[in-house]
Amino acid sequence: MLISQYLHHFKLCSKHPSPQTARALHARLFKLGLSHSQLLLNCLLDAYGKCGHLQDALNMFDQMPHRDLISWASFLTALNQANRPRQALSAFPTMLVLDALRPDNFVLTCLVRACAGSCELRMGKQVHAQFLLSRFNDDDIVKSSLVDMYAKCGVPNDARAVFDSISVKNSISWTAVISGFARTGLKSKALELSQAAPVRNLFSWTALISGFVQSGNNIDAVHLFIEMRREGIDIVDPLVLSSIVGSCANLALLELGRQVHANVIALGYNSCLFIANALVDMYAKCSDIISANGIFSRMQLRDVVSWTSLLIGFAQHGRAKEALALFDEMVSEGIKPNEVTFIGLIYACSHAGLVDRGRDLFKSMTEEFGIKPSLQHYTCFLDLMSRSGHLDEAERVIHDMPFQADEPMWAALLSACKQHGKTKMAIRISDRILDSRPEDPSTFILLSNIYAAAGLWDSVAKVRKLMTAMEVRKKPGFSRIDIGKENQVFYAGETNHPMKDEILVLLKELESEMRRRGYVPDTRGVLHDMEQQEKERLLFWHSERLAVAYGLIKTVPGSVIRIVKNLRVCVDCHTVLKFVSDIVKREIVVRDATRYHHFKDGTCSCNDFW
DNA sequence: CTAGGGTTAG
Repeated sequence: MLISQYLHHFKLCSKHPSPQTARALHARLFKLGLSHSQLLLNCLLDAYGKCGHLQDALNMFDQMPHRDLISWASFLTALNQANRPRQALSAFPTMLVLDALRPDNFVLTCLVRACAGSCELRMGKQVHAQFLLSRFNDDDIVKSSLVDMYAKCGVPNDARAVFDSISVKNSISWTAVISGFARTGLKSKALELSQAAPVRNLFSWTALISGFVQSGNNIDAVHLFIEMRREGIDIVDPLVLSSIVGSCANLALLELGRQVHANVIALGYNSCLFIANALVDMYAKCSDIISANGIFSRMQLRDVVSWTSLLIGFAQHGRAKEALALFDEMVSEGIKPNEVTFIGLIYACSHAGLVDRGRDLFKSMTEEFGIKPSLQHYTCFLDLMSRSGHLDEAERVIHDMPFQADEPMWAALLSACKQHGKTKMAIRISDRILDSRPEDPSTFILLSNIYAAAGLWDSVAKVRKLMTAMEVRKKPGFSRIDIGKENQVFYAGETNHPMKDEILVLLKELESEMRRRGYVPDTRGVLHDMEQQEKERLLFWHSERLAVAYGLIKTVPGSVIRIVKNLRVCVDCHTVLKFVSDIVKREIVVRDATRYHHFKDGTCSCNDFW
């Protein structure tokens, strides 16, 4: 074969990644003595990178007798594509020193992209300075990537400044700057720019919508998506769909999620990995774990994200056994778990009281899978130990870990002390927390309850004083219920709802039946200093109860009632919902701020751990 | 032969 034919092969290789062909060509190159052709070697390096065979690319790069700027650009691109931007940045000095090369526009672009990928703003500015001093300082492509870098580092105004200096703006530079404003939450600026853009194509819509999802403007993202569909934009690329499925998940909009799913099928993207993963997560977050499982089991191709999404779904829905079984299956299929997988696993063990399994998993995380535990892992692990009553071991976790324990971590330990009646330890830890100036309202409630139970009224007063001084106030709680296309939001204590009277009557009826069955209101969760009766009245108007009552009035008997809540369910509401599910023989599913509760026949899927 | 925008799990 002629060199040109090899070239053609390599190009095909890069376009349609196939590691087999790349390796075979590599071997042929050596056999035929063509391994000194710089052009072919660079091509091959590029092909390995594009096939995702990073290790082959790295080996080859290390062994190349001569490396030019093209080799460097291909090498840096391979690292960027493999999501290892820091490695790209740390390799760069070698180019200057060992290979005595000055970066060209291609290499500069790679470096900027590496800074963007690792959020290295300082380094990014240095590269920017190098670029301005170089003879390539007119290059619009480098400028485009600088726009993206500043956008990703959260400084959209700097992105804008570079954008303004681009002489010929194209759809890529417009997209980068729009996305920068959208993702930092500067909504009107982003919209303004997208109006000003000469072309509104799928990419600019995607930048806007994804940016909004990333900055938490899920509702705006949904509206924009609907507008985009109305404008008849052809969805020739599925990425916007995974974004919007994500916002359905964040908002727990099951109905819209189903519609988008139908769109996905109609557009022929249901075998796309990103989309399928997003769908698994969406159904799980909309508390329809059955459908999540269904999507997962029909997937032809699954990666670690697919497995982890479902695993965490099972864990949060209180199905620890399924989560653990999924993990075993995953490992036996040769999928390597990552740090997120272990969060889900330890969480699952923690909520099912599987101490030994959790301890083994935590150990195997480092020893078998080489993953260094983060603070979040330690928090999960501490939760497992303390919930199950291994309080000394839990406290040892805090002392032995390489992180400073934060307020939620101490609070988790403290609440377990209380649960297990370890008064002395509880007071010791409370004093410690109080000294370190807590901020979370729920911590104050916990502290005050503990001191009150021990009769330490001086300390109770101290907590109260600190609380007032810091103006600690609970966020207003609200609950949403979706009935068909209509949805209703209820706020705690709401008294001006049009159906207030009917709701009140029903709640009163339910309460007297509950009291007959032994219900006693648990007012420990009430922050305010007031009479018992007043506290009970406050609980009576908690938003989830209003939403459930409304649901009972408005829905067909026997159907599942789904509630989405912004805060965690309080102890008393949890008890109430268990009673109600039994009295009215209805399944009630509540998604709270951290997990899911399936109330049925008087019990909850969370096993009263939340 | 090498470079730029939009993507899923906690």
